Amino acid sequence: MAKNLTTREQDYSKWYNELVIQADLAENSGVRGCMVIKPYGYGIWEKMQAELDRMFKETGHENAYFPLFIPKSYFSKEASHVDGFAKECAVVTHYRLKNDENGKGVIVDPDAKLEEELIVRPTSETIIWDTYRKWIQSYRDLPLLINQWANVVRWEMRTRLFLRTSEFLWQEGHTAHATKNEAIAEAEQMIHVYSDFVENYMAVPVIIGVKTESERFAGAIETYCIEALMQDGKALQAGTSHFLGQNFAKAFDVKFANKEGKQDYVWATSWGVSTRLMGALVMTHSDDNGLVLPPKLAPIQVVIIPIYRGDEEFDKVSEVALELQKELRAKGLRVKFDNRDTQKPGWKFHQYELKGVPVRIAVGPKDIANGTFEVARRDTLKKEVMLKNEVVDKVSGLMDEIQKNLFSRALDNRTEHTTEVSNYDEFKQVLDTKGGFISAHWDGTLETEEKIKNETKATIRCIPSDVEKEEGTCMVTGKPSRERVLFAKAY
RNA sequence: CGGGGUGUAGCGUAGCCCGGUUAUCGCGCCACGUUUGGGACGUGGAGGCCGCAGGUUCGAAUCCUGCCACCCCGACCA
Repeated sequence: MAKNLTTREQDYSKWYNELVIQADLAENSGVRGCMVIKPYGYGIWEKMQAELDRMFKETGHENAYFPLFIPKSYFSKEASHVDGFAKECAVVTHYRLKNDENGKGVIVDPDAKLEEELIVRPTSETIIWDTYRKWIQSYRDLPLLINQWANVVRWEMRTRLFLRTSEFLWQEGHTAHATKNEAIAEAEQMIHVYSDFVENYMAVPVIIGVKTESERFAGAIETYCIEALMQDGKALQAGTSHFLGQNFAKAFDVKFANKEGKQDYVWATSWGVSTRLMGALVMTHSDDNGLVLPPKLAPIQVVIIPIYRGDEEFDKVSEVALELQKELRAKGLRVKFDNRDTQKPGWKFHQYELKGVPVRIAVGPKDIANGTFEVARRDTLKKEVMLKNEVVDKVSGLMDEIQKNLFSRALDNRTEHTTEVSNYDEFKQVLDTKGGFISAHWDGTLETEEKIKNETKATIRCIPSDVEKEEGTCMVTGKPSRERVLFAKAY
């Protein structure tokens, strides 16, 4: 374990890479662009999964599982979909290896070429809609509300742990509806489920909005998104929910008999969040001492560290610590008593700080004599001595307090780094000096959006949904604008 | 995929230009002892296909070719 973490000030990107590795979340593997998610990192992901899964089920969805492989022909059925993903697909062409005749190792058996190549799914719309054709005949079969937890592969040029990996874990919801309005309502509902989760569990504030045409999902009519702002002033797309219209139903011929007895194509949505959320979590809250985790997602919420000399003291301290652990667990907290004799207290303090455990409690002979505990919170790094009879209530109260503090700290950062500008010069200046979200007027054309992107690298992150519309003139062309949109440099 | 860089013990590194005894140092690891309220110290010890595969040579970590991976900059990124 390296002792020093690069600071955010020195090199934000390096800080992130080092932190993910040092906090034991994940590491690079021998496979290009693919990561190994380590137990601690996976533990956080499991917490995320559990909450999201619960929320999906509460909104009427069921889980299912579809194949990893998609026949190539399925892919070509929806034209814009193939445009969006073709360049980053891994393709299976053979099904057998054999021993190399002139030497060592194995080679691909040229005789084992597949009749039709299989695509490793970059997303599952095609295979799912091909299946839905068989499941849907009548309006009585609708709505069909399915989610799957899966891995997908997108052959990215440049990868970064969690933020962009060739293989990643995610969930993808795929729903089918009888009417357009119902499908739109579903897509909107799910983006709100995402924002609820990201804000209330991850403590990461997000802006809800819709994507511009150029940023839209391949095959979607409308893409709803949540955008978060990282500490370095760059935006991160945290989740998307798509209204797909009848595009996939038409491509895969999924029709149903409506109440009037007429055949109609079904209306679709799809929505997803991925292990990228782990990156958002790390980059939003963590500091130069390491990870900072929101209590609701921390695998360990409270760690108890014993301080002692000799076996006799250890036994006494252990007794008190175990009692405290029991009481805290009775309050529903995830508590670890780290009674390892192989590491010293100071080492443990640093270790759990690096891993972002929200609350640390130290207990030693002095505490036993005084009837106290030393309680340190990770978010503020402040220590407080608490009396034995108050510690359980106070610590469980801290969970809520830390959760709220992390959110408000992140929200303050976003507020500070959100700027309204009135002209293009100001826009460029803010982008260069301050970064963050920039709210500006845009004429709604692809050309202007493209020009801004080429000249500044900033993209339109979204057209925010929950704000009052304000008319104005485009900062670039001076043409009329119906509303402000949100620009930023993005991950 | 283009430009640049890197790959030597679990991690970080010296050596490479200019080939030649047993590959350097620190952290970590193991044993024993002393320690334990913010990353302990001493003594002893283990650990190496020098990224992989070929080639040149009496001899390769070092020179040449190919490949793989990682980092930085670009392009790409629903």
